[in-house]
Amino acid sequence: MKEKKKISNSVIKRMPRYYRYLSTLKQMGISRVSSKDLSTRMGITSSQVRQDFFSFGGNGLQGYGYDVEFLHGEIHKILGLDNIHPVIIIGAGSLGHALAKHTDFAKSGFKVVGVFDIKPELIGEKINDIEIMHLESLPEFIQNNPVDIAVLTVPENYAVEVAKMVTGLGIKALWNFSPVELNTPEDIIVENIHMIDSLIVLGYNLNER
Amino acid sequence: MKEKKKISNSVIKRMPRYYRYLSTLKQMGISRVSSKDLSTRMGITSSQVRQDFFSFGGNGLQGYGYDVEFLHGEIHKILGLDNIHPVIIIGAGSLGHALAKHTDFAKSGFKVVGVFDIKPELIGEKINDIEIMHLESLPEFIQNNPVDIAVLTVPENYAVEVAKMVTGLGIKALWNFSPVELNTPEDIIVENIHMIDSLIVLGYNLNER
DNA sequence: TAGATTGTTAATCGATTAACAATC
DNA sequence: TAGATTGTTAATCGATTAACAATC
Repeated sequence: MKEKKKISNSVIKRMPRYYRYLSTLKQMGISRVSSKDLSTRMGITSSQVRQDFFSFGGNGLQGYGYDVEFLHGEIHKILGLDNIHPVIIIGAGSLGHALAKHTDFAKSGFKVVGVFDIKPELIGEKINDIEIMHLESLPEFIQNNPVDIAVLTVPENYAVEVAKMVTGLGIKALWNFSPVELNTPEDIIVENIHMIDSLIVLGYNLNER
Repeated sequence: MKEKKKISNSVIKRMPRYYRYLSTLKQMGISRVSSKDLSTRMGITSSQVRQDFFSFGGNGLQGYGYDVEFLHGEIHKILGLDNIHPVIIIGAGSLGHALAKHTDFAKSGFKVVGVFDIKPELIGEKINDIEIMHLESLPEFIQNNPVDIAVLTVPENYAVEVAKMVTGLGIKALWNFSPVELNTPEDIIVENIHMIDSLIVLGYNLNER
């Protein structure tokens, strides 16, 4: 993958949004779109749209715009949405349950293959055909099943410890829902969903209004 | 609130993280901290920490560092964490349930006062003493109860419509969990938790590794 | 005092926006 | 053709980092 020119992180972070909107257009049977159009719907400038697409060769046509189908396909490729990533969820509380039930992730290639917890009363329960297993059986599970991503929906005071455990077992990517900094080694990829942070910023903006 | 000098958005977004870490330090009985210290734990530069604190008067002491208690208090004030924000949740699916059950939000001043859905079988059910009400009763509810923030955990195809409805009822802030752009009027404050976007970026980084 | 560490300015870097020639 | 809209460079803006005098 290294030979590709690097797309900047800020652009990558906008990609899923572009992708979502292009999916809608595709569904509506719309075949072309201008940077102007995209920009107003997404609340950014058309300059930025063009700059973004230019960074990976969006193949626009002067006087015409961009081909929805092509652009959609390009972003699909860039984001690697064809890849299937086996995912485990650690922590089968209500949030863990909600994520396990959420079938939409599978549409983007993220397939939940296991749910783990330590509470005896949860073990054996099934969520969407996936059995909740004891965290102790995780090492064995990983030996028999490839796992790309661990979702951390454990209580905050366990998060660091569990992160250490799963990265120790070879998992390279964490999707962390606990409101803590994981401080993982460099080669571990982490994405945080710090819900409370987002809510606090919302509250701040509301206060400042 | 306008007389205060504006703190940049990027700084504000880092605030909850600072705050969390300072809370930990406080709990551990640590009374001072240097920008160096904070920076290594948070994976940023010490220059940035100083710059950030300088922007709101962190009151550091040369040769000493920052007073944990003071800094904690300042950020608490800036973020307005003393304010109580009444919150309603719209959409009592598994995610709505999970958020309603999550008592930690209350610790930061966000108090869930109502949960709404349209599914008959859910109406009347209680989550943490909060009864699920029919969405039709929302207008009446809002007349009798102040509501600052609406959490949108409705299915994606309802999100825009529901957003329109609640902002029409006077709610000024939306915490949106649906993977759509809401395109709300200027004066409506929106924070998105686009989970799938985050997961896709995680997948991208994993592919690029 | 000497060492540590901030406050604060300046330099750098990167991202966004503007502009317009190219061209469909 | 004339109008639209991109590709692409340049300008601007803002955020991050570096530097170091001030000072505890």
